[in-house]
Order: sequence, then structure tokens, then C-alpha cells
Amino acid sequence: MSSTKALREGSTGKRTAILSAARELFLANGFDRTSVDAVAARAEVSKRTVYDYFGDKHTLLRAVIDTVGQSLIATIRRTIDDNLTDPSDLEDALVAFSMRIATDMFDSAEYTALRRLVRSEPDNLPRGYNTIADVPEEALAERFTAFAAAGLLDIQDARLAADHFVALTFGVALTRLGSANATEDTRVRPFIVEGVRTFLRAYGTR
Amino acid sequence: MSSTKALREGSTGKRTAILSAARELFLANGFDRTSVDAVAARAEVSKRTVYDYFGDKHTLLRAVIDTVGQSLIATIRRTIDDNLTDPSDLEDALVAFSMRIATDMFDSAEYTALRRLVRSEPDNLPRGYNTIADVPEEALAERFTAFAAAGLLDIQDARLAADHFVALTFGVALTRLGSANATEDTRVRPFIVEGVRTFLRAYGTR
DNA sequence: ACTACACTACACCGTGCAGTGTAGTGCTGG
DNA sequence: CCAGCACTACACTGCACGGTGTAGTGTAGT
Repeated sequence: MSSTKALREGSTGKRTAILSAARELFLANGFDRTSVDAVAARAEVSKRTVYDYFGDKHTLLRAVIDTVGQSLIATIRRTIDDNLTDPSDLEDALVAFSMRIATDMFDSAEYTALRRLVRSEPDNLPRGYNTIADVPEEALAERFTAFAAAGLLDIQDARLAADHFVALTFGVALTRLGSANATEDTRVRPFIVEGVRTFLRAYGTR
Repeated sequence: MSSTKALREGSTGKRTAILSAARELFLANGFDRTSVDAVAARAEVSKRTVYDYFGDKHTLLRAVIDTVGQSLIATIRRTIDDNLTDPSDLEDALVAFSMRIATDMFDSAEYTALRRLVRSEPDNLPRGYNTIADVPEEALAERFTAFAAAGLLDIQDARLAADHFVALTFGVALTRLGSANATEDTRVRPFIVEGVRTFLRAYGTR
């Protein structure tokens, strides 16, 4: 008698189909408003199969957060490496970086959607899952420390500076545009540009 | 035959009892997770009475948002007047202002809860209701304009500066502390102080 | 041909919840 | 005393949803 009812380990693509269907629906509509039937329909899979792969709705949620979180972190790390290594012009680099995060991130601001999701379902998640939401800031903080060492920024607390950067760029863009499809370059860019400028006025070396 | 089933106009305190019960529950747990039965119980009122006063759950939500929004705006306006008129020390004044907003606001960060609520229930609200969430920034922007005229701040776009200020203080505090009961002065204050300092480094006159 | 397995279709249970209908109670003014 | 009103208690409908059980189908390996 196995303890956990033996979930199917799924060699097939069904698992990923379910996962990405769940991801789209959870991120778009939230956990409560997404029915398992809807996920199954979107994945073109029987509801029973969903329950065979993942034991229940909460486990499915955790799986979604895990995968989205991982891919999100990877994207951010890569984008940091691409745009924030040895920049010739710091302002341009920071703007380019932020824009790529804002758009390159699959469709709309998936990062913030994930964040909202994690924050809004504390009851459905084990402690510590919200750590995922902090990783990007920490990665940024690392890079800021390097900039400070190179004399490009004047920073005492790198983590705080990262928080300020995120707040000034994504934070403002998000609250003002309300997670409208960020693919619209034109509306997002001004907020990013101004956020970066303000950041540099506060943290730049004269 | 009246068109709208004739809601009760309620001279009594029942109406406000229902409203504040609904406010607490909606803001704490969200719309979906709050049952009308729970609201009725909390208001110590029969469920039927809730439906007699407000026609359905959505109308109740709109009423809550209206009243909370109004009182929130009033509080902010008053706090601005109290703390941001003719300040002797700008940094101290901004910190005091922010702390009062963060705590004085009834219990936890009700402003952000309202914001979350408005943003997360777009389907349950008529267009234009999210305007409420912008009023505080606009009030702040007015005052910033005055400061700029008085030579206390170096600002081009006052509304943008207000957005930046809110993001640097409440935004950061909120994402980092996750709407924990803000009454805990000690945890909030550092974020507010640092946010204000960063803001002044970017927008202050040297 | 037989087994094993992944999967579907479908019926089904329990529950929580929005919303309604109604009988009854107590209070207030004429 | 009566009428009207605000309100409660409660039963009830309809529905959506999470989760389960199961019979049956297609397919691959032996």
C-alpha cells in the first residue's frame, strides 16, 4: 500500500499540457475562479486525467508556481547577463533590461501575475513559497553590488536599491497600466525610462 | 411597478453595520471568499436583511468600494493637510505623513487592500471604478507642485513624482511585508524612511 | 490472443453558496 | 386595537465545483 495514492509519473506530454493550461488560467483568472474542468478542457484532456497526474487542485497550483517560478527566474538571470554586464551606458542598459523583462516575459507581466497569485493564495501554499517572488530582486541586488564596486552606482544596501529599482519601474508601470498587455511597447516605455532616470538620480555617481 | 425592486433606504444603523462588516471581510479575504452569510453573521443581521438593503452581492461590493474609497480619500487629504503644510523639515514631514497613512489608516494597509480588491474584480465592477485608486496620488501630486514652486523639490511631472513616491514607500513596504498588520511600527518604518530618503535624493533640491 | 496501461466519457456525491419566499415577531403611530 | 413596517428565522431552489468510481476504448508489448 503506497502512501500517496501513486500519482502518475507521466512520460507523455499530457503532463505539460495540463501544466501550461493551468498556468494560463491560474495566472489570468486566479485560483478560485479557475475550475479544474476548465483546465482539463483547455488541455484537451479528461478531468480524470488531471486528477491522475496531480492529486488535487492545490497540488496542481504548487506545480504551476514551481515551473513558472523556475522559468521566470531563468529568464531574469539570462536577461541580467545579457543586458547588465559591462554596460557602456548605464541608463540605456537599465532601460533595455527593464523593457526586455516587461515584454520578453512571455505575454503580459507574468512575473507580477505570479506574484499576485502567490500573495493571494497563502492558505493554499506551504510556507516559504513566497520566496520565489523575491529571487529577481536578489539577482538584481548582486549586479548592483558589482556596479557599486565598479564606481557606477552609489549604494549602501544593494537589496534595498533593487527593491527601489523594481518599484520605480515595474511597480509604477503595473499600477498605472493595470497589467494591460505589456506588449504595447509605447505605453510601458515612458514609465520605465522615467523610473530608471529617477533611480539614477538617487543612486547614480555624479 | 418600480423598476428596481425597491431596495430599502434604511434610516437605521443596519445599513452601516452591514457595510462595515462587508468592508472588513471583503478587504481581508476578497470578494469570492466572502459569503453573504458571513457578512450577515458579522453584521448581526439576518441574511434576508442584507438582500433587502442591497440587491445582490455585487451591489454590496460596489457600495463598499464607494464608502471605503470616499473615507480613504478623506483620510489622505486630511493627513496631507496635517503633515505637509509648511513643513520645517521636508524629510521628517514626508516620513511622518507616510507613517500616518500606513498606520492611521484604520488597521492594516486598507488602501492597498482596496486597490487589490478593485483590481482583482474587474468583472464585478462597472468601468471607471478603478479611478478611485488613483485619487491619493493626485492629491499628493498637487502638494508636490506646491513644494516645487516653493523651491523645496525639483520636479517636472508632479503626478509622476507622486507615483514614484508612493512606489518607493508604500509599494516597497507592501511587497516586502506582504500586507502584514502595518500597526507594527518597527517593521514598516525603515522602509518608509529609506523610501523617503531615496525620493529626496532623486527629487530634492541640493 | 492476452495483459497492462493510459486515457476518456460519464455518472455521481457532497458541499458551499447566491438568491428567494414566507411565516412570524415586535415596535410604532393613528 | 389595528395597520404597517423592519426585521428574523428558516426552509428551499438551483447551480457550480471539487473529487471519485467505473466501465469502456485504443494501443503497445509479449
